[in-house]
Amino acid sequence: MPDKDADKSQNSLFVGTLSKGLRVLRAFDESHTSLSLAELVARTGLDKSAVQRLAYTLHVEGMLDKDPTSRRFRPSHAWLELAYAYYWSDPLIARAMPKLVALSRSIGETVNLAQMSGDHIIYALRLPNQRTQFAASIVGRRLPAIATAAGRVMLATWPQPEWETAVATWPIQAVTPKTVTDREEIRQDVEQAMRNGFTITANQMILNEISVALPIRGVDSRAQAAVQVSVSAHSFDFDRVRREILPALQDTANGILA
Amino acid sequence: MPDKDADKSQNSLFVGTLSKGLRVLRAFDESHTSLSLAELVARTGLDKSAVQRLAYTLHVEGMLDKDPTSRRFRPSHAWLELAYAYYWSDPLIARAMPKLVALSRSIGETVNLAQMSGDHIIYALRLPNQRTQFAASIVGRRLPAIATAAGRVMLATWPQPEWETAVATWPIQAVTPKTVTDREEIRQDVEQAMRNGFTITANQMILNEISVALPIRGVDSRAQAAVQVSVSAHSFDFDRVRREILPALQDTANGILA
DNA sequence: TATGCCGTATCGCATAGTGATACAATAAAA
DNA sequence: TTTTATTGTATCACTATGCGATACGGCATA
Repeated sequence: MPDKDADKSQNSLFVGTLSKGLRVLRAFDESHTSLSLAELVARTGLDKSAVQRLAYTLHVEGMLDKDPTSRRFRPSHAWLELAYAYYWSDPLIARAMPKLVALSRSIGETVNLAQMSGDHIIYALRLPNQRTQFAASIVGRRLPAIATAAGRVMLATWPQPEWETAVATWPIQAVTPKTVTDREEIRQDVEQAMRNGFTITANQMILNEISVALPIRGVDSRAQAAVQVSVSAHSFDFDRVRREILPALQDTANGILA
Repeated sequence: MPDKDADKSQNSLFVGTLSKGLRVLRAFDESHTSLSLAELVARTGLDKSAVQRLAYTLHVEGMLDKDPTSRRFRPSHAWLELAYAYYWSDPLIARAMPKLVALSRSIGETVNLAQMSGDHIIYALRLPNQRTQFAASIVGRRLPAIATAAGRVMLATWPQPEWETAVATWPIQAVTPKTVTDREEIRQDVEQAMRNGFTITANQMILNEISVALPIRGVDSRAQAAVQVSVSAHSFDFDRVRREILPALQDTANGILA
């Protein structure tokens, strides 16, 4: 029996053609919003004829739109339909939604639901306010977990050996000049989140933004999700966040318990 | 040369294996949130071995999660990542987002951005309030275009022969006992939307909900998107909607012009 | 306990998908 | 404007990938 994990393409269950098709889909991202055939070839590393066939099939199947004039491809509405199916499949989303909406309305700030996704977090629900940047308003964004308040409070609920390994090994990405990249400092923040049950960060993903997060624990006490609020550092400091945002956030997180 | 349009599977560019993989993905929807191998076989019509290979590949590629105990499959976070790429690819989203957020905050009601998608509309952005049902809070939902306020106001900006054909032939789905299914009545509503520049409906998709929508026209005056607000029929009637919601909605739509 | 169903694993086979290639169309450079 | 380069489209011979059939173990149901 072939080694299932050594090289997935050596496993006889693996369907290479489907894998290549997914590679074409994944060529599109925030910096590649529409792509020509040649660009798809470059970005996927596949042969030109293969890309022609795969892109044609994705287009016929409604996964890609093709501009008749420029002949460039771009994501279709079908990508939003997949998000729709995802939302129904994750019971936490339906439980969290009304509570996040209520919180967002009551405090007037940006509210997010983040989930652990490998060594990153992904934003599953985003309730922006008028200050929120576009990139921070849309679902599906992934950020390195240990660089974010949400990631750190989830890790803080894991067994210590696990979160310490995560802090020591997971990727760090400096997004602002003030992003903390010292792993010891991150470790201390996670440790403090263990004690406090929440964490507050500033300037990590967006300059002049303060972020406060609480974990949403599962039945085993281990969190795979967190609620998180962003506020402007021009209007808040850590003390004001603790007084004015944290109580409502704690009530919200408690009401969503997994 | 094969006839490109007669039967896509007879076209030599068409990749059947990729198409089958997409069929597996599409087996998941709001009523099928997790699926066993056998259920995937039933829902896709594919052979059991094929489904085993396709599902395995989608899992290895991170598109499906597989519960190790129940061995059921469900959508993964990758589906949200696709939505993220879609949002960047559609310039209207970035333009509309801050204006819809502002409108939502100022009137306190549910605000949506809908787009035409074949003979349906699809909700690309949704800013729910505390009353909003879950199904009306999440992106990616598709509804028959002519049954919705948003669909009708978009059609109202199309050349008359085109929208009349749409009204005569596109599918109708009765979602509530009060959903209008008479095509003549729908035609009159679209005609009125041509004159007024907006439409108001009640009880069509949700009982006791009033919906008001305005088109977002492109440079050719033809709308492929609309902004739409939902309010409770317990708190509003048509006159109150015209007085209190419509002016702000008109300002918002004007500020998003494509 | 027996039977049925489901998930997993394997195999021989044939066709589906491949990469190479040619050519038309378009873009870019001279 | 002309020439050259690049891109997109179309076709073909070939082979390896993916197929359906089948067997078997595990689990659920009767």
